[in-house]
Formats: sequence, structure tokens, C-alpha cells
Amino acid sequence: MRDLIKSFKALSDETRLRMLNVLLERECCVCEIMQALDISQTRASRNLMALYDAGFLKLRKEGLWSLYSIDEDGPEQYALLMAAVKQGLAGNPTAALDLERLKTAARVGTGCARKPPV
Amino acid sequence: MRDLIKSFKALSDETRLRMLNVLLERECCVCEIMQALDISQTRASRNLMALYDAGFLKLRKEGLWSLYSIDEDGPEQYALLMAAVKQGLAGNPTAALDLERLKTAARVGTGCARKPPV
DNA sequence: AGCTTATATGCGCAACTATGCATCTATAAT
DNA sequence: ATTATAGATGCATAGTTGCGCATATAAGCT
Repeated sequence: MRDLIKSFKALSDETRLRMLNVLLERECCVCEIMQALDISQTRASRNLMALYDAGFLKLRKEGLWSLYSIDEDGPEQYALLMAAVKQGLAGNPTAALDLERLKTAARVGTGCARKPPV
Repeated sequence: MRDLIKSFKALSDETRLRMLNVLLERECCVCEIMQALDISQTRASRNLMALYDAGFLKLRKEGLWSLYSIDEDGPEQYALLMAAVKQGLAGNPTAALDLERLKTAARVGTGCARKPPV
């Protein structure tokens, strides 16, 4: 039961649902998620970790990048939950905009750059 | 998206999952839930309301009783979520014990009685 | 080695959640 | 009308969550 609760908690947050939406499109590194959702680095990193912890994501390191993707091989219920997420997000404007921004997200570039020192 | 989040929030709590488990068995009034889960009246009432608010339950008043039951006619995703809940609760000892206690729960009786004044 | 960059994380705070206690409401029985 | 009972709810409080800031870590480059 604890796992079930953990899963539902992970899905009870707008940021994380938007992340899943984007990751359903393709594997992303943290900075691409930042750009797609237009959120801070801390926020991106922590929420991706939360989804990973709950068992929804796979993590693959490549050089400096942490590449997250939907874990297709999770327990049976996860497929059900992901189906519900997909349905619930269909037609959502924010989710659509995120996908739009994802197209122009770059793995390397200004989007990832730390703000220059004053 | 707000509705989806609300649904997941409603399911992110052990008390409420246990309630759904019991209600999958049959319609119950608040005091039967109290007895089945062995919880306080406040806790029972408020968590049932939360599930109702989220769209998982139907409410039917009959005399003094508030009778809650699973709402089968909710949006499509709810069936998916309930399926996930069922799977996740299968074999859980607490859930099993709740069903056991439900068998001896009475709609009228000491289980509902207010503690006698001192 | 030293610098840069992508990501992770400790700390602190504001917002939210769950629950108990006390009380209120509404229905019913006498 | 009075009283009893099932359930709802305001308030206070402890615990949890989300996130920003600053900093740490770790990989790659020069």
C-alpha cells in the first residue's frame, strides 16, 4: 500500500504531470525539462527525482547529463496510471505549450547557462 | 488538469484507500466505515467527503444516515484509477482486516454511540 | 591542476494536509 | 417540545510538501 500511496503522491502535482507529458514525447535531460516547462533548475531536478523515486522514470547518465525517460517496465498498475495521466492531459493548454517549447529546447545552450555574475 | 490532480490527491492517503477498498465491497454509512477501519468519526466523515468531492463516491441520504458508495458513472479515467487501486490493495493485510471488521459492523449500535457523559 | 557546466542537495520558509476536540445541524423518536 | 443520534464543521496544531537560495558534486575541457 505504501508504494501505491507514493505513486499517487508523485502524480498529485502539476509540475510532475507536465513532466510526464513531456517525457511521453521523448527522453529529456534536466535542462530540457527546465526549458520545456519554463521552471527553475532546483524545481526540475527535484521533481524529476520524485518521479524517479516513485518508479515512473528511468535514469541514464551521459557525460554531464542526467537523462530521464518513462520507465515502461514498471509494475502493471503503472501502465494504468499513465493511461489515466495521458487521458487527463489530453487537450490541456499548458501541456500543449510545454510540448511546443520542447521542440526548441536545446541540450546545450543558454537555457542551461547559469546566470552571469553581476 | 486540476481535476486530475484532485483525483490523485484524493488517492494519496492510506485512510482513503482503505475506504475505497471497503466501499468496493458494498455501500456503507459513515459509522460502518468508522467500525471497519477503526477510526474516529471526524476522520471518517472528512475523508469520505474528500473522496466524494473528488468524484469517486456517490452520496445518498436515508434518515439519519449518509450512505456512500463507489460512483461507477464517473469519467473514464476513474475506472482506470480504481483498477489501479484494486490491484495495489490486493493482498494487503490492513485492507483484509478492514473487510473482516466490515462483516460485523452494525449500522445501529454501540459502534455509533457517543461516549457517555462523565 | 584549475575552470566550466549540468545536476543534486542542505537549509529555511510559506503553504497545505490530516486529525482531534468541541460544537452545530438535521432527522427521528417519545 | 424535548431528547437522542448520525454526521458535518470551525478551530487549533502537528506534520508534510514545494521551492528558492546557496552550495556541493561530478564530469569534461584547457
